[in-house]
Amino acid sequence: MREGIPTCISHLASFIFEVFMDDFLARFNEQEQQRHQKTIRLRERGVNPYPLRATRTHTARQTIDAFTRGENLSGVKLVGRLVALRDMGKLSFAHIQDGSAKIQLMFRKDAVGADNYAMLLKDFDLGDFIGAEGDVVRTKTGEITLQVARFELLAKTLSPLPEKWHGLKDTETRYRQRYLDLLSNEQAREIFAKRSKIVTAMRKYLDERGFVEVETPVLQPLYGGGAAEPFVTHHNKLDRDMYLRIADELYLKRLLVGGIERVYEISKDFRNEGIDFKHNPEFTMMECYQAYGDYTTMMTLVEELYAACALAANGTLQITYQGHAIDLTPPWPRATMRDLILKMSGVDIYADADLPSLERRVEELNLKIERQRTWGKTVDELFSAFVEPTLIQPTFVMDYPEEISPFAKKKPDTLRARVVERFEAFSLNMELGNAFTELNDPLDQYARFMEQAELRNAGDKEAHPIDLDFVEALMHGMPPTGGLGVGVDRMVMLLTDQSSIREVILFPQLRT
RNA sequence: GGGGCGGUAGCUCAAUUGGCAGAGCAACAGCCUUUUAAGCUGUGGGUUCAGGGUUCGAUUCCCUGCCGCCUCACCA
Repeated sequence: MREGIPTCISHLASFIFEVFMDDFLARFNEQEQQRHQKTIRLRERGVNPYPLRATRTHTARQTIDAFTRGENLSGVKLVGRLVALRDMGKLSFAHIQDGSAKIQLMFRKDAVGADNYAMLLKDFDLGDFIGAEGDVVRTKTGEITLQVARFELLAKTLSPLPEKWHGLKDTETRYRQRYLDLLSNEQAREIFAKRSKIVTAMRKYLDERGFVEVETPVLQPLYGGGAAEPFVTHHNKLDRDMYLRIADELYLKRLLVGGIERVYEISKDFRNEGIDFKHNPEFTMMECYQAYGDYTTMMTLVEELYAACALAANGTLQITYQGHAIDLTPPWPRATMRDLILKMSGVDIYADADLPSLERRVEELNLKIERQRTWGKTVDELFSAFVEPTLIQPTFVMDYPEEISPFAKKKPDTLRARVVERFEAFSLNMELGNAFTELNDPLDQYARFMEQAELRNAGDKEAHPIDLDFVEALMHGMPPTGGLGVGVDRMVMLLTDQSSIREVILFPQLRT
């Protein structure tokens, strides 16, 4: 009697399971129903549609390379996804795709046995993972082919895959079900393979120059290091709001105070802003800092870094981006923001070094730009409107307004203009990098925070919050330092010729 | 947030002025021992994004919503 209770419960459980399962199966489309029936048939004849293990002796690529070298290949075991099957009657050709390449298989009815041959044609589907063993031969048309002696199912696929010829085009499905994009579109696989090579090359470049890779907090009590709105989250036990980082800067510079002379981090930053073809709410940033360097040190570093990554991805420094030929060969041209703005708009920002006179000048010249709150933002607006679109080849733009650069050191000899040692590199309206001669004067840093606080009070949501903990770190002494930030996604876009950031992020943010 | 374009079979795409919702691939049943998007014969498959409206009749016209793309604005 006591034993009856668990039995009863287990019957109930299996009953509930079947109800849910029936409901689930009922939602299958025609082809999924058919494939499910095949799975049942396979089980009935003793074939496990999802065996625990697979063995292989060669990848497709290794097989093709070895055969091409003239090796005699027998007893080769290949695995992969069945992507094409051409039934000729007593003979069938198939292609399987593994992680390395596509390779043809030949199934002969007399070689594999009538029953097995019938099972292949009746119960195997495109998309299934299979394993096959046999000798490698060349067919009449010259294609390197595995002549199959034995084969097995490695994993049954229930849903049909996108069409072989056109692939998957629907952008929404491509992003939401990236696996379908990857398995049906060669180009998608190439982009992410290149992305991996680029990041590897970046690490190699930095590691070889003595930079130490570190990890700093993503979850922060106070965000900072850039001008952006953060994501806010909440820690329940501490009962306090926390922020997802918008930049790594302030933590990395604390490490310079701690004596790490060269440091970098490649990591996700999060910004609570609009989503478009060049902005994803989470994106990958590389930041690095070099003690006893300055922004000119970082210019050399960034152009070499791009060169190293371009070579790793494409084997060349001559790239094409959206129809424009770009030459990444160092050194890149350098120009001050002042000279570029003067040339393109006729405004000398050093002569009109405060907001009222700059606005008067803009009005005199009848320049159409949005009104800004500060001199620095107006300068930036002039730059964006008149200079940035003209920069096709990679160009260093040097010496930015202090008001939009709260962590960069002041530049001497700029007349009355408040300018700092900062550069951004631009090409085709893309920012390739952003670097400063880092501010290490704690009192100046405090003053900058106060200035940001005023902007904040005036309603600028992106003004930087005060970080006294960081000021305290600077009070303990930070060496003169050059610092650099590079948007990794943007770099990958440039080096893979993609116009949308969503093409270089595996799972980009879409509306939920 | 503004403007424009789009959402049709598992996938890629058609559908005339508002008049039976189609093709190729995939699937299913066959034929075929050297194919390469194999070929041939036959068959099945639709909440036309969702909801409402106009109409004898809506994939088509109108409204609302959802989603995507482009663009402008915002934004490193």
